[in-house]
Amino acid sequence: MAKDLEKSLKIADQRCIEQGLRLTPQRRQVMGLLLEQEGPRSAYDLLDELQSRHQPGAKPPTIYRALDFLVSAGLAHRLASTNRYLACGHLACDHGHERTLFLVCDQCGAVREATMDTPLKQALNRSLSQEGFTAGTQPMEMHGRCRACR
Amino acid sequence: MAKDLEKSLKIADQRCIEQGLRLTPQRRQVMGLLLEQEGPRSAYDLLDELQSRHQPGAKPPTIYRALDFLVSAGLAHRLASTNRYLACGHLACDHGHERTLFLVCDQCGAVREATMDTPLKQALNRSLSQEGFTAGTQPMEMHGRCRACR
DNA sequence: AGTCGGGCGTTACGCTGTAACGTACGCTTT
DNA sequence: AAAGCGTACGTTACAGCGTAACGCCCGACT
Ligand SMILES: [Zn+2]
Ligand SMILES: [Zn+2]
Ligand SMILES: [Zn+2]
Ligand SMILES: [Zn+2]
Repeated sequence: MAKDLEKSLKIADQRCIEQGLRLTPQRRQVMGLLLEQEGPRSAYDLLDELQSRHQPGAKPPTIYRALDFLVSAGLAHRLASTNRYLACGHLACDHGHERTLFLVCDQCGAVREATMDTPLKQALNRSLSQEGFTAGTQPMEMHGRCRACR
Repeated sequence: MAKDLEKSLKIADQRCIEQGLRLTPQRRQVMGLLLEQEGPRSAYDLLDELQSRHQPGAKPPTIYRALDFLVSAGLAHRLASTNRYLACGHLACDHGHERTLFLVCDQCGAVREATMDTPLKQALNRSLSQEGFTAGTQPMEMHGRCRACR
């Protein structure tokens, strides 16, 4: 598992280089914390972790800056409906996030980062263009029960 | 316009009666405030309105209780991604909200309460059942640019 | 009369996020 | 080398969002 962590961090390094961004030690620490988590975490949870593990004096802006960076770099995501953060579930496979759908289980908290298939994308695009609405980059979120919790 | 407000409030009364719920004067005042707004509002904005117009001594729990009631009664909605509330855009037409999609313009803030058409619902249902995910009642939200803002 | 539950007032608090300032450091330009 | 510049980061203070918990009132039911 620690092996996977290292590998994921290496990929994160690479992604930043490709985009001309700097994965500083602090940002890398936070990315590491996100990768260790089983589910999405609040910024303040992560701040506690960061304080106890790496930076005792860290304050809210510290964690928010790191998280904002990771999200904008595409390495992590923010769940707007629950104010939680999580590492991207598709770090290795290089597809984009134009039409990502987060399936959030309200019972166990698990999040599945699903990719819309072509028919779904087409149906959605048709509906949106009918409404004259241009979708942004912010992924959609759907709440419900996951397979394990039904 | 005040005529529309009265009419909408009458419908709200009726909806509550049908469901065995009580639209108390306080709740009705908040529903009125929501109906007057042009776009979604924060709970604290509405609290300010309520204080200046009806209840000078109102405190946060007052507005949150009213909003929670209105949302659970299906008369209003909460946008989870922006922490905003708005009156249901389909008070008059009696369709349910099983597959509602909120289109939120990030530029002007307008929200369109769209109803998914059959092909979209089908494509979505198929994707969800493939994932073994059972959707809850919380509507989806998509961010982007509305027709006017493109 | 007594009981019970819903609606509401009130206090206090916790969680989420940011503005605004200053400092340090690396890079470029002169 | 000196000056200027931009990015990252430390720090303080604050704004915005939401709720737990308690108690009171009042109407309905027995
Ligand atoms: Zn992702
Ligand atoms: Zn689950
Ligand atoms: Zn509605
Ligand atoms: Zn717009």
